[in-house]
Amino acid sequence: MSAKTFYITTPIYYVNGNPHIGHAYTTTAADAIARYRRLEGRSVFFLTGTDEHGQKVLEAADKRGMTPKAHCDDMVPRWKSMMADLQIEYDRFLRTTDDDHIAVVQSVLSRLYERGCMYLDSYTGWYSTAAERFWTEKDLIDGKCPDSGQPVVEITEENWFFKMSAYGDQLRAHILENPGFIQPESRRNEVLGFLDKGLGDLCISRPKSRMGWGIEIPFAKDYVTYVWFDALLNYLTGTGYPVDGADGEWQHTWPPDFQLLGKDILTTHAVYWITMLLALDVPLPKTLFAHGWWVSGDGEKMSKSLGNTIEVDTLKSEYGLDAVRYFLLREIAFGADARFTYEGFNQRYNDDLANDFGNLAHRGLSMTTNWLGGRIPPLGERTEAEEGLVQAARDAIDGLHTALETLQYHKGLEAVNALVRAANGYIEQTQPWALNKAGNTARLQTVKRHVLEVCHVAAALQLFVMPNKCAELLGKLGVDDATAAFRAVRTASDPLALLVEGTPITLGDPLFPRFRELPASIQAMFASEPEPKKPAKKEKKAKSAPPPPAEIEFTDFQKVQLKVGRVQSAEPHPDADRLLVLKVDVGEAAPRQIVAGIASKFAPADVVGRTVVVVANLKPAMLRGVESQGMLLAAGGNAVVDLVSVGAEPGEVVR
RNA sequence: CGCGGGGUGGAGCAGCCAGGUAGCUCGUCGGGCUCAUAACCCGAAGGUCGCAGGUUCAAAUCCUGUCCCCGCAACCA
Repeated sequence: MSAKTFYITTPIYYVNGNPHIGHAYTTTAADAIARYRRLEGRSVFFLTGTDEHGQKVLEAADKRGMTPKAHCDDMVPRWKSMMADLQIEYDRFLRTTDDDHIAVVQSVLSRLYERGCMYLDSYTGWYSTAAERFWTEKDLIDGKCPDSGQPVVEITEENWFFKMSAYGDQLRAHILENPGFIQPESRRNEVLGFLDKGLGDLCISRPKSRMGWGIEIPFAKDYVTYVWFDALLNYLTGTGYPVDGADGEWQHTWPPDFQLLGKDILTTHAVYWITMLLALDVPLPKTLFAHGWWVSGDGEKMSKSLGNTIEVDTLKSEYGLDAVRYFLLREIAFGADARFTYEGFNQRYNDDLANDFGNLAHRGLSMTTNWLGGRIPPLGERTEAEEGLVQAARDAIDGLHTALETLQYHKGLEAVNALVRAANGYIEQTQPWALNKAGNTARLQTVKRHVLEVCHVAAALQLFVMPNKCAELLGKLGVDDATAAFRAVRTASDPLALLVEGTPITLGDPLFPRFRELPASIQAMFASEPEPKKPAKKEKKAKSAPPPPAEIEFTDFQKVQLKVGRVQSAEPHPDADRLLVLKVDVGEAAPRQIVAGIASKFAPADVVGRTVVVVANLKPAMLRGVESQGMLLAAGGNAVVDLVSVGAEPGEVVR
């Protein structure tokens, strides 16, 4: 049978912001496996793209004073250039504003409508434009949107619903019968848990009157379709899925072998998307793989406001793209979260690439050049040492292959590195320098040949991650066709007998120059931070300072009325762990009731009697049901460190 | 009892589902080598596998309880 095209997808990326490390990571992972399958000779279809409809895109466009489409047209090149920078070789970059996609979405909507999967229902709820969703009464905090804190409005409107609930049992059965369907396993359990709570129907329409930026629903022209319903179908559009859904060419590609997702969009894919496919009666993807995130060195989530983002461009310009790709896939257990530090990056680079792989290549090439005339030497007779090395090579080839079956990049690369280590050990064991001195040329040739063969194998195997450096190394070994080299390595019964005797080799510079310390440009990123010691291993990751807030006028500051107060009493908030309810004497007739988020640091008894500084003219607010008539000044960013105390009497003005 | 993840030598992890001498990478210490990018190789030290019970011939692994940490959610006015 003719092999089905290997089909892998990334999520399509929402264009309300710029690309960041998370996008780079997912896309690189997809690219790597796509390259691996191509190297194997499989036909591959790798789909990525952008998700361009919906409220948030509309808002982002409004903010820039552009039409949504113009905004998207402006954003797309940024994503494409991010991918170009990472040497992502996708087969299609799909935009949800592409004509063929719109046609597919509309045809799917119509078909599901005709099949009776859609119904109209009236719905009343509290709508938050900021969060672009409805909330129930009890969701609301203080009468406002719990997500954004923005006001909500009560809206009654008719909307179209997809009968998602009808497919809950079928979905659950499929997940139970196919253990590998959702990976990693913890995510699978999460989805099963979600299904246990019962599956509702999915609202798939938005009235144009409220939000018009989307794909029009063919049977309800006053509506556009919900952005997720639109976006998920891109995976189908990408295959060339015809509007009538008829059998055809697209089925050579469909279903996806892997769909990569971030763990944040697990439900939309594992539930919405899969039930949509069930309703359409289209075969399901083989595997949904939810990967983890990079988090900063101190365990905090990456975000721009925290100033702890990973600067891919900087890493790339210092270490080279291949090293960045290698790190992304090697350092993290695919599926889990991992911490990122620049020190960690530097160490991984030095250990694996400079000291092990790069150094092995250099010492092999160097000795061959200096002692054997710079040509691939004959294989000669093998001893136990060479047989052991051959076995190590086979283990690496198999280990990589097996690991990649389940996208365990880190294990696969580790398997290759084990071979590199084995070869370094082999050199110690055979002592080619001694052979050279003793004039034992035959044995020396055999040893060097095997070292170079290992370099050949390691380079070929890692082409899918480090296409440039590995091709460069192969070139130094006199091998021009990298793809052919990979296939030879993959299929040879003897993977250490593939180089061509007599071929000239090139020494050149080391592949991965070692960094004794962090590059200056990276150190400079932390220059604002006092550095008590060298940026050695364990130092708490320094955060680059967040951008300073905009300057304010003195008159702005004058608006803030600060007063000295004394805490008269304090008790835990009845309904909140982290809040204390204080009575504070600020020299007024009655003490102020102030709710403060300091319970994580202070017990009520700790603060009674303390002098504090109070923002006296802050508008009162309800905090978890208790009114707060002011605010205490405290030191500390995310976590409270201490309260501000002064030696003055209550009621004294602070300025 | 909001949901979820986790506590294994100095650091980061594997092992747990299918109980049977605690493994890997880095770091540390000692040694070796000198071809190589002050790289490489060998060896050693270092762990009551959070704690307490239970099951078992045998528990990091299974069961119960408990403490702690981290995400998410929420409650930093």
